[in-house]
Amino acid sequence: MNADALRGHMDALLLSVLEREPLHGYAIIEALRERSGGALDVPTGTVYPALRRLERAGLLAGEWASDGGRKRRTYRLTDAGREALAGERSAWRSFTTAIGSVLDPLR
Amino acid sequence: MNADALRGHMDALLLSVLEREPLHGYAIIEALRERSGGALDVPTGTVYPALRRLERAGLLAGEWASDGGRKRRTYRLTDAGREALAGERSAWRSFTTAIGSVLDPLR
DNA sequence: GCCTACATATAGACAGCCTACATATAGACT
DNA sequence: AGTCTATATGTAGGCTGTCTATATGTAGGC
Repeated sequence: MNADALRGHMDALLLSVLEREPLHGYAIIEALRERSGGALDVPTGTVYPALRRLERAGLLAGEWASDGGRKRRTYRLTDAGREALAGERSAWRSFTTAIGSVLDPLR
Repeated sequence: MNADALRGHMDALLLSVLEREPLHGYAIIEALRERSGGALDVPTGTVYPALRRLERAGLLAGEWASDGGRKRRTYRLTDAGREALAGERSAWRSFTTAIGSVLDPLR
């Protein structure tokens, strides 16, 4: 998976994977890998800053938790995040339609 | 259309629009707009450098022509460009499948 | 003369994804 | 006890390809 291709779609992926249940960063990376059948293997250096960015934007809310000695920061969708996700889904459909119409023109 | 979303897909768009016939930059921009039903309106500051980049990479061949006093640089796909287009199409399918499987689960 | 469409091009800003590194705990195996 | 792997978070700095803004010039309509 080319790195640049992911650009601008990371937010949608993160919001989407958090739609059903709150997860911490490491679990999000695994969820993305599983849901995509191994196609998406997003590095930590991408995910953690992105989560912070989405939290700053008010789309996610993060909270520290402890599992034994391990510290985890668990993120959940805010109401604004849920709205943003709907927008991202809509944008994704427009995007694929537009690119698809150029790449696979109707003969 | 968000600017970042296009990242990494510009090459595929340009190669694809040049698949049937050689075109010059301005005509490429119009072709993208038409084929996408108006969704893609790519600025000149994106297209011209991108065409040069693809030419440098050997995927396109450019040639100056004149229509009256107007100068045009017409680009055509090279053999390498045609191969690259096939790869871009394949990558596009993988990409949409991967993202789609995360964004629209249960299906 | 002025405006719009046609046509190409560059400089510089910006954003966000990446690599590489840094830190730390838990459990399995040797 | 030491090592390895998996778990878990995070930052610094680099890269690269988009964009905005600007520059230049022709052609044709009003």
